[in-house]
Amino acid sequence: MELRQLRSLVALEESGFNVTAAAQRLHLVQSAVSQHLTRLEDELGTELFMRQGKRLTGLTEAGRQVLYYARKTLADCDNILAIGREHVEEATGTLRIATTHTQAVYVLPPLIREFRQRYPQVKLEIQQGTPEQLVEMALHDQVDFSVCTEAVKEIPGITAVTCYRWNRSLIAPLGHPALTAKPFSLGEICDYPLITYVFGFSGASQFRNSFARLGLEPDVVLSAVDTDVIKTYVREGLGLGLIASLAYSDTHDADLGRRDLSGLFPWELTRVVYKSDKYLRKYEEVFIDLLQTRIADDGKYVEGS
Amino acid sequence: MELRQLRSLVALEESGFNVTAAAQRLHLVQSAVSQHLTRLEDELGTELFMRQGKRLTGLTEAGRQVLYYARKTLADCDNILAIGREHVEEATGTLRIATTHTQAVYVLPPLIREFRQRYPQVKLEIQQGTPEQLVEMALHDQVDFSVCTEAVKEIPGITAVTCYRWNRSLIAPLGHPALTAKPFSLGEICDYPLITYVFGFSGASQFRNSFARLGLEPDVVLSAVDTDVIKTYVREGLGLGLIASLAYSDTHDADLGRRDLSGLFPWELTRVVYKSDKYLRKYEEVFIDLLQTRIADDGKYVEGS
DNA sequence: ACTCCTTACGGAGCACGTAACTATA
DNA sequence: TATAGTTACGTGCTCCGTAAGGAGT
Repeated sequence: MELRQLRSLVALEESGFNVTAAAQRLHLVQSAVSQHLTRLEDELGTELFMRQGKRLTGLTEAGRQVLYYARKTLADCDNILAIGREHVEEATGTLRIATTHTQAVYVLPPLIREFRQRYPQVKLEIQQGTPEQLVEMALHDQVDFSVCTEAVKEIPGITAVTCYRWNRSLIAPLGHPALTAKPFSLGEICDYPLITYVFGFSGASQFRNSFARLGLEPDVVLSAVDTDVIKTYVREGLGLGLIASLAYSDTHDADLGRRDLSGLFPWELTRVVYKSDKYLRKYEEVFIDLLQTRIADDGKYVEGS
Repeated sequence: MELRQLRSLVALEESGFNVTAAAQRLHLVQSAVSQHLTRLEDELGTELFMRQGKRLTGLTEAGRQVLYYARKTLADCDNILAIGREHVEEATGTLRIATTHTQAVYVLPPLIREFRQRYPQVKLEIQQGTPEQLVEMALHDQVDFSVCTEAVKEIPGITAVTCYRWNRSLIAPLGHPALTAKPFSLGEICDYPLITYVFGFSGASQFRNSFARLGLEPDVVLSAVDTDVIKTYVREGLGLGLIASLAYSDTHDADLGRRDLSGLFPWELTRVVYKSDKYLRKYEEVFIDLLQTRIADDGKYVEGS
């Protein structure tokens, strides 16, 4: 059995069982990939693919099982190559992160500044996606790790390390009564039209639960995936904004008042997730360490020790 | 990077860094293995081996890391081949089990009889070892799984499934007062010289703890790894035997009396352990299922449903 | 007619074995 | 001197690419 054959198998599946496309992905000609696949089938002695005539249409049960282990095998080979790179030049490479818009814009910048000072030779790639996509990207080796705000279920094969916690703030145009009214509780919030994150983003499910537990139903007139959209419509006067505190900027959002609501909602946890069997390069560990040590409860950057 | 190179790396380590021996293990000549290793080093761009002149003496840090992932890679390749075999001929192959003497002699026979009826084409290999060795054998792919009586610590990468529980009995020559005396407790047991398992075997640590918790110190005059040795010396009149109940045979041990002690000691758990990422063939699952369903609390075989 | 996969064939490269050389104990 | 590892070199295999042949849509 050869690694090439496994690579062709994986590429085939990722190309929708189009051998030609798989070959292109691998920078080979079709016939080469075709040979890999038939050789693999021959060697295992069993059909891996469903066929309609000559066309491949999907995997058999055996094929699915083999694919699973083929992915694992190739991932470990990648890990070995990463070890090589790590020991050749510890401080060069590419760091690929996936996260949500809000994290990318409001949390990562100072961390990345510090990281780049320490590792000027490491290139950075920041992908964005929904919380579900973030986990998928980490699982499929499209990124080195993902920074997830939504609580990640325990997924086998995925390691999740908690980095920092955060809570919510209310934002409104300056002078809005909700900014100063006392007492203030979830009940009062429901008196106003609200703008917050769409379901699935930034702990929106915990958010809903907080109200539901008290039998309240918030009047969310608009929801968005990223904080900038929320702010925009708060400025328009469409309603109160409920955002992650860390997404409020003293300088850029001076025209908006902010009221901390940490007492009203449970704390949310931001986690870094990556495949459990992934080899972590030094600079990857350093970046995760920054995520764990540099973010205060209010989302502010804390100078390094 | 090629699988051959990884195989050579693993073989080298398992041969005590003797390239010649590694080559023999792989049915290759030295020079081939030598090339694999240098190629691997070249490709990774870093030294994997400690050297004294030309001789290899050990691994560098990078080498250790690479070895770890090389083992994983090769294990997954083996899994792929196993999937092939499974789908070619579901009912043929080899089942390699490791366990202790007592399990092999007193528990497995009826299971193996039933298993062989169902899978007459599957060859069986039973290895023996100390509880520590059993886990090692499963980890190093020397066996498909191990049947462990000693409580297995949670080891990452190892899956342990509980199969059955067992407890202890006292054995003594017929007519011995300890067989019938009432009341009977750990205290009374300490009045007699005892013969039982050596530390590390068959829950010996729990055994010690049971006494220690009451401030008692049993007078163990002889300890052995397997039950047959214990029985032999009980027959000699050297002392009372404390054995796993499942190791007492009504037919062969009719000259010895038995007294159940389940009330005096905690129940021990017998577990099957195997590498978490191991692909389980159908007949392997069947065997584990037999272990889980066919053994009663007294160690007797329960007819299939 | 077009796309897609397989099979046949040829060349280039490489992996393994033999063997000579070098270094360690 | 015996043992162990590296390097050099030749052979045979195999892997990839070109190209022709079926098979499906």
